[in-house]
Amino acid sequence: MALGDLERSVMDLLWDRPGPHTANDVRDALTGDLAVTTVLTVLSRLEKKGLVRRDGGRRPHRYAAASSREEHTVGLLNDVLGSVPDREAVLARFIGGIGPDEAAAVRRLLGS
Amino acid sequence: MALGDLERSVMDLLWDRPGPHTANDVRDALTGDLAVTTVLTVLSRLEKKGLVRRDGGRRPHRYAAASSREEHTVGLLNDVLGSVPDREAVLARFIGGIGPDEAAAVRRLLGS
DNA sequence: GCCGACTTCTACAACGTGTAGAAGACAGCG
DNA sequence: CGCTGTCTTCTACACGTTGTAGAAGTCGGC
Repeated sequence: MALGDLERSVMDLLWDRPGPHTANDVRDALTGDLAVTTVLTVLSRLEKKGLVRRDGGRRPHRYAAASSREEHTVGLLNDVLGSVPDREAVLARFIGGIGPDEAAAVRRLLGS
Repeated sequence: MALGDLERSVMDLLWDRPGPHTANDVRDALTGDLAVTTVLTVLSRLEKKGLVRRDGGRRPHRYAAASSREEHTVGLLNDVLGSVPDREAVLARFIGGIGPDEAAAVRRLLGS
């Protein structure tokens, strides 16, 4: 499920500053002048998508990202790769297109 | 720009059987019973998105994928990776999650 | 010049997203 | 114990994208 612009801004915020935030925190941190209800709607939708977890214990509810930006992004990568019949063919072309430093990094990671 | 289900089916078709196709070809090859105009609308939209090229020379216009499935998918991968501040962190986690055979393939590609 | 095939135009419903008001719930103060 | 202000939920709507296709226009061959 793809994210809209505002949804992405909110996720970026939650990822950049971890730790639970109230809806008001989020609204204040966002550029632009949004209503709190707007932010709450977006947070609810993100929660339904499983990207955000809500602590509804004490009264100003707290929201936090459900998984790290890296985990989420890897999920997206695998979604993309899952849509093709030949993952390796795509990986081949991808690897062929990355810069030398990144290639070195990948080699190091495969490393041992 | 994300593709809908029908758009994806059409692209899969064009990728699986290369060579130009008429709208009727495409409709016949698709499962389900669609109107030709439906297929034409989708092909037009895909053309506007740059995914399909049309040869309007002779009268039954011919349609073909503008780029290979691999190229297109690599583009998607880079879009995803372009949305995060630290590509390498994501690559690290991605590499960490792939199976041994795929790891071997990647190593081979990075090759000696 | 007419007919049938092919294309373009126009349309609309469903869904996702951005945006927010209105109404409801709840805690603390007086 | 009720009021008030804050916080949440409900409801709503506009706009863009996608699936779907009829109606109208165009063009080549007979």
